[in-house]
Amino acid sequence: MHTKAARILRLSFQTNNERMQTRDEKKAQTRKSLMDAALALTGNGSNFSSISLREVAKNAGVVPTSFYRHFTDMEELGLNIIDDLGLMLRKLMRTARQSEGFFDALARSSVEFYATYVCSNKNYFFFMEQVKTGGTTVLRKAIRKELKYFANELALDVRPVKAFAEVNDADLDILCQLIVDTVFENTIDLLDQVEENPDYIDTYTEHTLKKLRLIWLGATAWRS
Amino acid sequence: MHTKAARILRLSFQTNNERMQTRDEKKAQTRKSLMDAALALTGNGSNFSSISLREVAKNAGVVPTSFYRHFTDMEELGLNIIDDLGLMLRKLMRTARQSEGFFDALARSSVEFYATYVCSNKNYFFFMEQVKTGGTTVLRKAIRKELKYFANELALDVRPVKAFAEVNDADLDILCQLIVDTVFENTIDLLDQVEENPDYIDTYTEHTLKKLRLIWLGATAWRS
DNA sequence: CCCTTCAGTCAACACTTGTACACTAAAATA
DNA sequence: TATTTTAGTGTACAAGTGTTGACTGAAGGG
Repeated sequence: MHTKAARILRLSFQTNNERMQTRDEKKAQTRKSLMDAALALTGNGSNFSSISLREVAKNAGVVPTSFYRHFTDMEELGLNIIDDLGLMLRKLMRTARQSEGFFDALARSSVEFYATYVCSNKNYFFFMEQVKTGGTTVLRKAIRKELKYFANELALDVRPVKAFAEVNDADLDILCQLIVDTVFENTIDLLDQVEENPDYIDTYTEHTLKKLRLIWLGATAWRS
Repeated sequence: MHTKAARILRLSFQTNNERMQTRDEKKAQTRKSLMDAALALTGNGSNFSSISLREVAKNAGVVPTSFYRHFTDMEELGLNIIDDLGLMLRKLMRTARQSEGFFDALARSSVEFYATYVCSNKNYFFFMEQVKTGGTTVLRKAIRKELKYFANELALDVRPVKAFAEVNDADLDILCQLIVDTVFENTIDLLDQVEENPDYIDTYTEHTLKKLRLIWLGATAWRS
């Protein structure tokens, strides 16, 4: 039962089994466990910069020293989470663009979609809000790079709009930065308040929508 | 030399001396040392939620157990810092109002003033930005209460403006919240970047000014 | 003047922390 | 099949953590 054929047979059996995994798969899975553990802890009230390697390892169901097989540092783990976050945001962005571009942001359904998205990925957004102002210099910069990317894409989409013919490129960048900031700014509010009062999602939607429309209104009247 | 007269004499001598202090004064001084130490640490790259009671005590030049004579907790210390911060912000607000109300915010000199103020109170603003999204629930709420107060005062000042006759009270509140958020939002950017590039203060001023004017423009066109 | 009060000290405790090192067992490779 | 590679384990240690309790000495009050 130790021939090559036997091994292949065993593998094909394990496919149906709950636990079939190549070495790399298993490793990737543990790695994800570690990142999820860190996210869960931050989402649970702890600050990322104050949670310990050991805590993360324990929550991932792994011995502390195993941590080093995946990350050298808590900071490196943080950077990897930010990478994932970036992927998430890009996906979110793509979805938003699909229908009719970013202008949908001015539609209630879009902001509602964003709010729902945030609430169903709470840990990631908690992490993001936290690290954006409270992480290491390195982490802070990484987060802001992502947000800047977001703003840049928005600018690309918005540039051809007739209403903004009078707005030069530099000003358009600032405008888009303002929009992105406004959306993300009160996300922590949403996360905090929605825990005790689920209806807050509507309040958030309403308020954010008004702010965006206000900015939009100002932008259409703007002359560079 | 132990008569009452002698004591009074000694006191009067010590008045000229560097170290004359009643018991309460001395206590208040140590208390301030502790708070300053915490602020210095947060301003120096550490996150408030990850600095230890012992670190703070050491930096204040005091033994760890002394900490408890002043605060029960790091969180209580944090709350006291927030109180101070609140005082600072109110003073800042009063100065801003002195000249001609909040509308000066639309003048370059005002934003410049704010930026300078932030830079000369870096530790406080670092603390604030950090705790606003990363502190305990209690601390977060305390900070946001201060910001809300700020926004409310702004609304009071702005209400009588003719251009906003068409904006109802609820919308005006949201508008003011947007303005306050916009000013504070990029403060961490300013703090970070100004360290390596002192000229960034101008960039910040320029950008913030544009955002405020854009919002203003939108507000004047707004119909509730 | 003595006596109380109390901010700050000192020593000690039970933990938690990050990290080094040698180990194991199973997967990958040849 | 025999050999190498390696994710995860277990043990250990020095350093740092929050908090305790008993102590000290000087300021303040009667």
